[in-house]
Amino acid sequence: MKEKFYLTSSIPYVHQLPHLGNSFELIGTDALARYKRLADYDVFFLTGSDENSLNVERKTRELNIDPQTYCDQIVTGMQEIWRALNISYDYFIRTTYERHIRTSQDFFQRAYDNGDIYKDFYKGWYCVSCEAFYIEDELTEDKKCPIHNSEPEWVEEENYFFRLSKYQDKLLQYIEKNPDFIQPQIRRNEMLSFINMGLRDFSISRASTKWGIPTPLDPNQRIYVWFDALVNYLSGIGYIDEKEKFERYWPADVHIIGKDIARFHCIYWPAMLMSVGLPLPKSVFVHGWVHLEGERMSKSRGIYIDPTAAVREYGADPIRYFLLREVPFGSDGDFSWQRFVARYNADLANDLGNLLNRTLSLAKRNFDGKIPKPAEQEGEPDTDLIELALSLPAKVDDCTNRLAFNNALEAIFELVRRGNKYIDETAPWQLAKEDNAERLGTVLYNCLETLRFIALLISPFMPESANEIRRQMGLSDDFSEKENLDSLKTWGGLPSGITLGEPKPIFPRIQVETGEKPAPKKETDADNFITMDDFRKVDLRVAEVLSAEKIKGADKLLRLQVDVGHNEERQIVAGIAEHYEPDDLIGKKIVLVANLQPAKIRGVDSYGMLLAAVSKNDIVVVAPDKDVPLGARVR
RNA sequence: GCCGGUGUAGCUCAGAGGCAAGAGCGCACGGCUCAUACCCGUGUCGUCUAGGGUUCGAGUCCCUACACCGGCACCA
Repeated sequence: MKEKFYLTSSIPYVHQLPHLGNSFELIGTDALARYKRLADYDVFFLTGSDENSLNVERKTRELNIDPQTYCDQIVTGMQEIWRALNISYDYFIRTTYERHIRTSQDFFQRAYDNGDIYKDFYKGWYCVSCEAFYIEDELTEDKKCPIHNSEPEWVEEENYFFRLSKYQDKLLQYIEKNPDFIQPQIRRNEMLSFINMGLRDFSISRASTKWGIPTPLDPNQRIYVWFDALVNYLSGIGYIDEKEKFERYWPADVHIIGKDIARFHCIYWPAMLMSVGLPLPKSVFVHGWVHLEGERMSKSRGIYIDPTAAVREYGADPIRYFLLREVPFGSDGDFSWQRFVARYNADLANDLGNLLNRTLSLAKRNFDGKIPKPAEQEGEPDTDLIELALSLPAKVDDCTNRLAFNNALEAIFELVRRGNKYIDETAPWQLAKEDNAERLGTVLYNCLETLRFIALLISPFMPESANEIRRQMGLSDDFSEKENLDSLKTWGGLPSGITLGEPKPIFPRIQVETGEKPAPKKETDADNFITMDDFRKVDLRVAEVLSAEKIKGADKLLRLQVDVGHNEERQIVAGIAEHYEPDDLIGKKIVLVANLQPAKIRGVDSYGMLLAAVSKNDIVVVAPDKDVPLGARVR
């Protein structure tokens, strides 16, 4: 029976759709999951959504929509993003699923039965954004949340508390005895010092909300969102309703999380598990942030990359490759479009793409479009290449198991470069001229076999490209089942005689004009901000329509004569003919952009434009609310 | 303020005491022409942040300083 491997990403809040920074976690987790499948593990990759937050209740009350409907929408969007990025999770757990609710309640009950949950009267400051309580001392001078600088709320209610303090020593011992439990080291140190400062019991229920999971002891109390969120790692593998599956997969081999939630996963969660008597996850891996051009990604500030847009522009694999190759998974990294293009062109287009392309074109031309049969290997170029290829899987295995994806990819691309060098050394085009078919066959076979190695090894990181390489080589693209890492133990696994596919550049070079930004067009808020000065540049004036007529040969255009006051008349062209009859406009007061650069539209001069509200299927001319003198400034 | 990390070629980074300091990108020159103006080769550039110390020998260990980053605390 296969060895199991259970890995999880965190489950993002449903507050907003993930940006590319958030996606880093799923991309890394996915790479590990795919690698483990390739290594013939029985993998279970869990992700999901965290929905029981107080914020959901607030937000949906404001928007006047049903919380569940709201969550459904966000979750759908989230799953679309994961699909675009090719995230191969095995199950998506939502914390509003019944199985999760029951699991959380069961968990709560067990902890209670073990004496680790007690009721106490709670008075304190609560920050909704943090979902956390603060003691007086922790607030800022003017009584604001130290993180969000927002007004916390005074909450006074009876809550259930979890005896975290009881586990302080046990936790400390555990982390000390298991040096790899928290990775990387820096996070481990942080957690240790946090524990050493002393752990306090924490409140795990709320009385003030109707959204969320009722505690089993008192239905008026809802389980604190963090307490139930962590339980997803159990409910997602059937703790309550698929015992066998749960037994098989628990404990998790690794929880992959962001550094902002390290404390919950490295301290609270292990203590909770100790309380109910379940084994602890084997490790928690804390990854860093991906910044954008040096700035922290933030949707609210408009500094982010929309994963879907990025994928649409460049494909999922180049994005995945860049992040995994450029950013050590445990550290913070930076996404820069300039460096993205540099990496893409150098590694993917020039090295890998071109290696495939030139190999195929040589092979196709010379061997009737089929994979040639190799003869004896000859001399250094051959043995050198083969040795490197055969040594690669172990290196990749080591790096990937340590989640050092950047090093794994670096090693793989050494082979890519070696492949290109091999072609130059052996000069197959010369061999063709010399009619040395035997040697030529061997050389090209070696190139193709190298590509088979590469395709298999990059498949966890760039699944689509791996498939495409194999398709072009005439191999089945569905190889993960039949062909795994074992097929890289010896040279020559590639069968001869297969008809090669059509060579086509898999990574077309990205041409960047000087000064042009390669970033995909995005509609961020930041892009929409203009300064007051920007706005003042626009000269808006009230004008009156004197005459209007359709422009011949144009469905949408009207020619208008307008009176802009101060004895000035102008001709403008407006694209509203589909929604207004010319006669209806005459005498109407409108708002005119008076200093717009003149233009010739359908041969008609236009000296300004009128303002109109544009919706999906209507255009409505903007008019002053009351009568004003012509030429009045609008601002 | 406390704890931790980082500081190596123009850029991104590898180098956990020992042959004359490396890779990729960039740049220059040369080669090739199968290929996505690509590939291959050669070369270019470093007071390894600064100062002190340990050692036969230090990017590599210790101390101090500076800069940047992170965690925690505190002040506002």
